[in-house]
Amino acid sequence: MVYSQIVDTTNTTKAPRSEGPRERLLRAADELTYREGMHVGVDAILTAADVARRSLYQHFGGKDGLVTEMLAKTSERTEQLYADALAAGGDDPRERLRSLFAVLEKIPDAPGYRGCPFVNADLTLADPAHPAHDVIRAHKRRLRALLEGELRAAGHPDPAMAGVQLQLLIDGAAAVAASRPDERPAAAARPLVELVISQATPAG
Amino acid sequence: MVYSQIVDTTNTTKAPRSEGPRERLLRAADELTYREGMHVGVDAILTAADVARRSLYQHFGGKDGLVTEMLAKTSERTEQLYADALAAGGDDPRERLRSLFAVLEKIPDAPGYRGCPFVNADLTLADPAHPAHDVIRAHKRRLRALLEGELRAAGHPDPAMAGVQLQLLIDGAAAVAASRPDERPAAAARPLVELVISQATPAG
DNA sequence: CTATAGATAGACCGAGTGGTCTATAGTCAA
DNA sequence: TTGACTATAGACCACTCGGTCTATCTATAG
Repeated sequence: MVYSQIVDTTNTTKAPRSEGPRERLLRAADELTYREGMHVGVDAILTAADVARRSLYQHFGGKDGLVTEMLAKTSERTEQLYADALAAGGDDPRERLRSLFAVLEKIPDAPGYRGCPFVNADLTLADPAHPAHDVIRAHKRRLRALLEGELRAAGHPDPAMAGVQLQLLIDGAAAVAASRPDERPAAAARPLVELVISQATPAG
Repeated sequence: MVYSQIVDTTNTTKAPRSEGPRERLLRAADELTYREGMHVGVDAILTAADVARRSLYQHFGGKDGLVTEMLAKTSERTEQLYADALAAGGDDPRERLRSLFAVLEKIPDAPGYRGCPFVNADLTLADPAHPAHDVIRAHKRRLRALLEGELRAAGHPDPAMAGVQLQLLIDGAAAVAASRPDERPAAAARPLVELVISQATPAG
């Protein structure tokens, strides 16, 4: 039984025809899978992308290929965002991390926020052999390595564990923010993040 | 496309016939929805429960009713587990919390661990009006209230925020443990948990 | 011009979905 | 025994899903 109408084809913003079918499909898959979940139908994606059914299978081989490649693209964009945020913090690794988390803190406040798209996809895709799982795991590992690198540069005594701690705070805050945003988990996470960062005493 | 065979009706353990159909359905739904995800078919649940189709609709009105009631039961069991773990810690609220987290830490090590069943269900059930969402949110709020109560009793300066912090560490560790257990997030979370607890200075 | 490749439109398919229905068997109280 | 209730077995239905297929259109290269 469906309790609410999820797909509203009326208000669906069609991708500009200037892009090719491939780009339009990736964009539509990104929007729809995040908003409605990974179980949106192929038809809904095709309608939103304003693309012929055949083009999807020509370019991506199927729905799984499309969402996997879409997640890979999202991964690239996300990591670029992180790199930029770190760079904005200057040279001190602790300041770079603070700059990163200042950016991360704002993300859940965006309208339509539904949690980390990678965690959501990972938990939603029931089949453990779905190729997207590898993409997701690789992305999370790169993010952890990024954090670990900064912590090591900052002189943290246990950068590997601290990297997991920061990762865990990010994913935990995202999960809580998605279902109970009124608890303001990002604000609650801040002091813990600061603690982990400040444990990295420079040249200690 | 299915990359791996998920449902293995051969090895499915049938519930003992001593219980009534209602209990068998709840038990089968619990096992299957956690192992295979919330999208297991009604047929698979019926087969595992060894129950007639009609009994499901007689007792629960449909699949949604079944999984909602199953989550409510799981919520009860979980909260009882937490209450027992707290009680095992004695009278000092900080020791009670340490006792609780000692129990929580071991959970991801269990074979077949797939993350928090409530978070998973929350993310998997695409329809935001599904009745299970209310059950899940209520469960998480009770858990947070439980943590907050202990923190308040321990004299924590900001028990509300600290409660969110502990909740966030739990959910974050569960999410990471589900997809990258080798990172041992529970162990990484421990020092942060201890920090939050130790901030509650008795009668400070 | 034609030839080729890419895109569109949409019918179509098999499989699987949740849910309804009829018929039958067992169980326990009056 | 009868009657009411519950459970079982399984056919059946409308619908949705991802995916394939044919036919047509369009744009660009030669």
